[in-house]
Amino acid sequence: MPEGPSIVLAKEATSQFIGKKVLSTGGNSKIDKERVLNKKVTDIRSWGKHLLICFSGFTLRIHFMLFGTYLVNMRKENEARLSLEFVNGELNLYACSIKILEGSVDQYYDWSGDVMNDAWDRKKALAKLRGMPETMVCDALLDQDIFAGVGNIIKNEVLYKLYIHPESLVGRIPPAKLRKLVDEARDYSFDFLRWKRNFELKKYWLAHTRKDCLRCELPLTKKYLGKTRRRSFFCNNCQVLYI
DNA sequence: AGTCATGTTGACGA
DNA sequence: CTCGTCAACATGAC
Repeated sequence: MPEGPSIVLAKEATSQFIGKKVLSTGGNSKIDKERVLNKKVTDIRSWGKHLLICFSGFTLRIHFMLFGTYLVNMRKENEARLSLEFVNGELNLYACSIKILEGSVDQYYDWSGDVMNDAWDRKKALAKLRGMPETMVCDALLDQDIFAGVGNIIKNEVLYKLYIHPESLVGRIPPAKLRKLVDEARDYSFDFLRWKRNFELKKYWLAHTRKDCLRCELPLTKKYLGKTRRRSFFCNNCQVLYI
């Protein structure tokens, strides 16, 4: 569920509720549900891994974390975190973190930092990377202040595709390579979106959860790396360690 | 059946 | 104050 492209799909799946009024609410969320009652959804947007259900004057920020899911016009057995009923259907959100953002949503987000957004700015991302030369690239890719929307799968795939060892230091990666990294983080995210839309994402994984390198056929290494201690799959033979 | 994971926050101590 | 570590949350896949 959680990486940026999946949130774009969630945005698409829920767009039918834009302009519709909330007729009733339910669920075990601790937010003030009265707040949205009889209010009209003005927009549904996304930023990185956040799904944003906008109302006049405030926004519901949905973060699905690791296990969160949503259903449109369907329900699960267990109680939803938040249910919103509209005249044309219902939206059920499960196991997610929900927060109300007061005021204009624009004041909370820099849209140019979201790899899926039209406003994505590669130059800003590059500038941020240049300001953290000692950071491991596996951590930098997961930094939502630089690559909002990039998650662990995208991280592993991008590094594998570009032959970059995950423990490489950002400041040691040649400039041309670093530019490619920034662009691939976005490009791969759109590949991810297309594949996920067709329910064939896993088919295209080159490194993530795989046993052997498709290039040299040696076994891939699986290790928990960086400050983030996230699972990394990489080829010790093909991926260059810039250090 | 037990383990693990596409994620993040907050508490706590050094 | 900042850093590292750990627990917490919660569910489906294998």
